[in-house]
Amino acid sequence: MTGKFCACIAQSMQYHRAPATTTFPELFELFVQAVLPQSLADAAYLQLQAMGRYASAVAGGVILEDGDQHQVVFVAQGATKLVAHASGGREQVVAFHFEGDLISVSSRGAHSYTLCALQDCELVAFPAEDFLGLARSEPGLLNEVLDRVLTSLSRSREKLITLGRKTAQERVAGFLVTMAERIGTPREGGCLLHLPMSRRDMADSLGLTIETISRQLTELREAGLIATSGRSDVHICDIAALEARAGQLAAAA
Amino acid sequence: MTGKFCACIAQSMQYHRAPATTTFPELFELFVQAVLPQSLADAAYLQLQAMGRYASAVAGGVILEDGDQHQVVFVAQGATKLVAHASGGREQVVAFHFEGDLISVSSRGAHSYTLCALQDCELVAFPAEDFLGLARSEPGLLNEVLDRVLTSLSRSREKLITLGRKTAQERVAGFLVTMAERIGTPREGGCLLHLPMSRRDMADSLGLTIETISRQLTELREAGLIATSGRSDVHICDIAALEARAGQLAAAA
DNA sequence: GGAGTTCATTGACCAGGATCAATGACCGGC
DNA sequence: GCCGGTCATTGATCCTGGTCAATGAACTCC
Repeated sequence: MTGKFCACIAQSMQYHRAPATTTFPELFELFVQAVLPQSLADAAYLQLQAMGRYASAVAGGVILEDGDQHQVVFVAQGATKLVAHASGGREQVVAFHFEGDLISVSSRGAHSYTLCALQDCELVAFPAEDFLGLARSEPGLLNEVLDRVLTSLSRSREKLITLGRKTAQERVAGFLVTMAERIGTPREGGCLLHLPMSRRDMADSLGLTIETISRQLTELREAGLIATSGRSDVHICDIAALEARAGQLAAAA
Repeated sequence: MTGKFCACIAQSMQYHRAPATTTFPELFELFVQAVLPQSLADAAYLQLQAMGRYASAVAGGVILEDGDQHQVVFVAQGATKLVAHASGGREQVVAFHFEGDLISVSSRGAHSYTLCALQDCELVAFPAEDFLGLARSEPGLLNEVLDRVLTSLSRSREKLITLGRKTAQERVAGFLVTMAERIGTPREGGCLLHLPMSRRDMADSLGLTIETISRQLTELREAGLIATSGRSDVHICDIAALEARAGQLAAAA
């Protein structure tokens, strides 16, 4: 699962995209390519096209809030965070999403959630009930959805280990490794990372403070494992060493 | 210290289970009642019956390990924990399961998982591929599975908030509230709770140490919110107050 | 390209929970 | 019922990461 990155994933990172001149059919086509099974019946395809709505959000904007109709959202372009709100203004980023991801926020718990855009985003949104209703009669689609939800569950559980049992250094190193796998670009034996999220987002994702994030990044930089440039560019020089710090630091025994 | 509160909880709790004389058909029937949709075709029913295997585990025993064939497991009786292993012997309990729950462990991450019995368990296990393959042609079943996976995802995300942003007191109070909802018995305006897990399991679930769990329980007891008896019986006297402590303690501002 | 604002870094200090250590309760086996 | 091991509780101390505060870098807007 770790080790050899990106080659397949990286849609060469363009820094700050052109204004959204994309049309709905173009976005929908991206959705079709990324999500729909080959086998899908034409009728279902048309139904999906009819129920899908184009949506866009500027960086920092809210895409979905707690009271909203339950939606299934496809990220055609951009990046988002799913934030849970605890009392006292505390926030926990529960997941990040990037191009090609399918998001379903089913809030059955005691906390409220908000889906926010990290960058300018282009999205296709479906009313969840209609979407799943259709999927119910299209096993191929339902299966694809199940698979993606299982991936989300798996990611969420990996995050539980991080938040429950890892040190600040392990969390930050692990975060960089995960991001490298998801949105990194191979470069000179290392990996180039353009992080779409702020230090605060990282902190809220890792259960730390921005100060601790900053200190840990400094430490990794001084250890020669990463190099930084500006606020959001990170060059990972030694991925193996970073992976070691992500899980083994306190291993010793 | 604990002694004086014992009076609150009479010895009304039955200490457990008759030996497992249950037959596979009986267990399978429980599975059918709990999981299968009404609409399921007879053929599918028979196929499920054929692929399901009876399994049992004694308290503390391992049900599934990392290297095992990927299974879907139905808990007919007993309780289980799903544990993730981090380096240095650190463990994180990722989920608890009780009677009627359906478990799917799809480990796509960097850590290994073990499914363990907390009590003597009776289970029905299906090879995941066969099960999902059948479900693919039975939308009703696939939909039920999706629904349960979404519930797992939701629980996992609620847990992320707990581990990322809550204090020890909030975690323990929240844990008791959640357990009360899942396995509590209403009693005298409060709720009686027989916890099948040890302090260590609670600690590994909440990202704390057993000492901290113990101190927090003591504090809640001294505040009159709970009464304890023995190692595993807890009487929740004031659920509302406990809920308040679960989320609002640091609210103030 | 300079001013202003937001965001990140660094430092000093503090506290919540971990760790280490000892005692005590619970429960299972005879 | 007593004995032994395991598990839970309590106390003393330590340390990681949080908090508060100040400086500095980076991006935005004209």
